Amino acid sequence: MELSSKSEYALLALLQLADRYQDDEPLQIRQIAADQDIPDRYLEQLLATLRRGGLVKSQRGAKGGYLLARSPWTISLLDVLRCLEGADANIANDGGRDRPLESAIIYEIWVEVDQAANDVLQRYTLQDLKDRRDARKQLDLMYYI
Amino acid sequence: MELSSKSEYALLALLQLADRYQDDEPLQIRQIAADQDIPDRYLEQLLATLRRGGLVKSQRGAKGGYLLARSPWTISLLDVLRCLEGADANIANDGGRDRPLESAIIYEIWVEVDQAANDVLQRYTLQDLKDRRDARKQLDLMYYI
DNA sequence: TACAAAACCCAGCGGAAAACCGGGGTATAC
DNA sequence: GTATACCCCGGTTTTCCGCTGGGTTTTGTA
Repeated sequence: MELSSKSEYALLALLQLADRYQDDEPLQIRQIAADQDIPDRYLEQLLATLRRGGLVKSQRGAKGGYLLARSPWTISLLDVLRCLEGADANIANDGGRDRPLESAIIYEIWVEVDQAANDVLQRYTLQDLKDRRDARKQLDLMYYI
Repeated sequence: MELSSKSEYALLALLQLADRYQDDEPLQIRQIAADQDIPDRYLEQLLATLRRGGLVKSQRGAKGGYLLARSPWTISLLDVLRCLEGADANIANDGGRDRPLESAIIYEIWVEVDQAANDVLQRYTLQDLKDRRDARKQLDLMYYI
């Protein structure tokens, strides 16, 4: 499983949005892009996709920006990936029919493979990422002292 | 996890080679390419890679061709994929160092994800594919009657 | 009401990787 | 010694990913 820039960018952005989930002041694309070092026009597209996917909501106009649409506990990494990577239409429109038997077998295995991958991705939420990061941050601090 | 044409072609070819593993008559590229409907010059490259990876051995000259280098029970799908997909140098040369903390966390999750995927791939051997296909073939036959 | 700040939408471009030839060389069975 | 196959290596095509630009619409604020 490849970690695309797209996915990484989106996760970084969502993580930052998760950080200020309680106070609902929106966060601007520019701001996130600058903080996370992501090309802003590209990030714009990603956030648009996430919005259409219902993971994020936006406020237009001055003082606008983006907010997480639901709580960080309810957004799994699988949700994010599915939203980004083309709603995995690959599996949807091609259920593995009309293949020679050998290919069908191989295809089945692959279904099993990314089932396994998805299981892992489903276990982690944005909150989990946040917690893990904060724990790590504390640890690094302790070593520093 | 994406199933590339490369991987599928290779697995189809190996499966066919596995079919005649006991009688060690080599099988020609042309033959395999025709049977499995694979571009032959491309398949040639793949078989060369598999040979360098020790999964397959070749016999040059007239009446030459390819044979499986070891028994179908000892070749896992992971072996095949690792051989093809560039010896996963991606993880090798970049151990995840020097990332901002957030990226490092995400990276860790991804390691876990493709660990899960690899576990599945390691569980299946060429023989497993063969068995599964044969079983399916029998089943289809029964329904037909 | 004007203006500025933001999201929105769409379209395209550039480079890299994947998929796919082609040509000439080399070993080997007959 | 010749036909048959693999071998090597480079080039081409096609596809996709990351990224950029131009112009529109919405909204807060002076």
